[in-house]
Amino acid sequence: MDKFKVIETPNIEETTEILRNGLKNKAVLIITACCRVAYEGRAKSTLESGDRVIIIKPDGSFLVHKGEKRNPVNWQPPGCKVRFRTENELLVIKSLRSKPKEILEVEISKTHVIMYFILNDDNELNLTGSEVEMSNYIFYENPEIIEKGFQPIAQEKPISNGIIDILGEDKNGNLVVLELKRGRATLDAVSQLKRYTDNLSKENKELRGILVAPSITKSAFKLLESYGLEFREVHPPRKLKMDKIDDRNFSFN
Amino acid sequence: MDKFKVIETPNIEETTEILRNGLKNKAVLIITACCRVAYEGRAKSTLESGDRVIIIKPDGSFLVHKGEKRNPVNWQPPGCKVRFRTENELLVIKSLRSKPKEILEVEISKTHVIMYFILNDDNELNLTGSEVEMSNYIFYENPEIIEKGFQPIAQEKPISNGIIDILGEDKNGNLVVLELKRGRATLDAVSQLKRYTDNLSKENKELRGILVAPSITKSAFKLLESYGLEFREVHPPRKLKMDKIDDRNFSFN
DNA sequence: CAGTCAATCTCGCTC
DNA sequence: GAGCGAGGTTGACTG
Repeated sequence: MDKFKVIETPNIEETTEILRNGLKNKAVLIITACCRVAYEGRAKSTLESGDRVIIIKPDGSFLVHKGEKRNPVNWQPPGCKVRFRTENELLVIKSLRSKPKEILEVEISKTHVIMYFILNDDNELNLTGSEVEMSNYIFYENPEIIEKGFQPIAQEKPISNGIIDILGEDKNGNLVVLELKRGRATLDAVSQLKRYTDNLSKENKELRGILVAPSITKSAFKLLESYGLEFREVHPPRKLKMDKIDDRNFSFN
Repeated sequence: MDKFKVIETPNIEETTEILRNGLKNKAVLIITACCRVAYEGRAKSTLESGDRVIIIKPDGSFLVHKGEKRNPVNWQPPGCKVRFRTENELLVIKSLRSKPKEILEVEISKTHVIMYFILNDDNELNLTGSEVEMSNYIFYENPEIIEKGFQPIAQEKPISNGIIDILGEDKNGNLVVLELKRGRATLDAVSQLKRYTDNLSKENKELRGILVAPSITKSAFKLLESYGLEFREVHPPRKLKMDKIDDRNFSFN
């Protein structure tokens, strides 16, 4: 089995052969074609004829990309099943999802290029600057970045209303709820914090809520103040050292 | 200029030639290659060597896909600029974003296939079953699906706290705030509605808030009740007629 | 499974 | 450009 195979302007037999082999051998299939697309499931959509890029991954992910935007115009998430058939000179590819029941149908009138590609990829993304890193930093490394005397008690603490990012005590022994955001905090974040403090304030009279983020929108800050809640500016940490691309362990296949 | 061009196992000159021509002619570029990826911007990430599918769209969108998942492992949104250079036998492609300042760098050690493809696509997605359709249906066509005597006043009404989906009056002349969700309503939706009713209740003593959705989670419903708010089951309408999907063989193992 | 929430969310719209 | 909220959100994680 070749690592990849490409056919330009294939006929319908060549196309189905690549499709079959690609699916069987857990390859990524890439098709550039003129097609129509129909979707029905949680919502419903049609997309009339045009050139698009179609990608079918071995995990069942199915993408239909237009020539713009980051997101696919239609898609199916991992776990879906692929079926295809030919109808005269049309190739119809379906992707089926069971729960929720969803179907994506791509009707290809002209295939420009079809290829499969067997990926060899052992490495996973290493990302820093997320909210969970921010949370760990505050909880384990530097609680007093919140304020002098702040002592964390619990992280990701479930209450009936949701999950509190960090629960702690201030230097006076008052309960403090922290809601963290890795980016600029919005009205949503304020509502979220209010939901948690409302819940806990039934049993704790002296309760503080602090929204912890690198910045906050003006209206969110006003709402926060009107609720008697606080804001603390904290930036998500960057644990990854990456001043330059490191080319050790560089492997050629 | 050809509509598309494909080269298998290109050398570095052929690769850069395709890249240059593809970018110049507003084609979609598709590269299957062994590469390393580094990102820095709002967050920071590295991804060590492995086979991936790289897509560069003429609007500046940049995708790096692994062989799994619906979403790219690394990406750049529309509007970014592409730069590339060769370094010994390496091809380094960068995608630059100015605000926020972000950079994505892909270092290709082995290109399996590179192609460009000039898309001819005049059609846009036609989607039904969204929240805005639900809103229009309630506002213009059938307000009494909420309850007998409900009269809508405003749609997408901005207040200091956010934007109310639908504002109306019940048969007794009480102000009613509707918050719509096209899918199952969660705690977030309840908080959102509460935020709006809190705001308006300063001036209106008789104020009702109704969460309108096809369903609601148990805890969201409890929270809703504790706030004295209401739930009304409404499903998003489907305006699109689409008999085109053929769901023969819509079977799952 | 359902629920909850983050995301380099993206995307569209409004001010 | 900032802010706000929807999305066929997806994805990860927990009970």
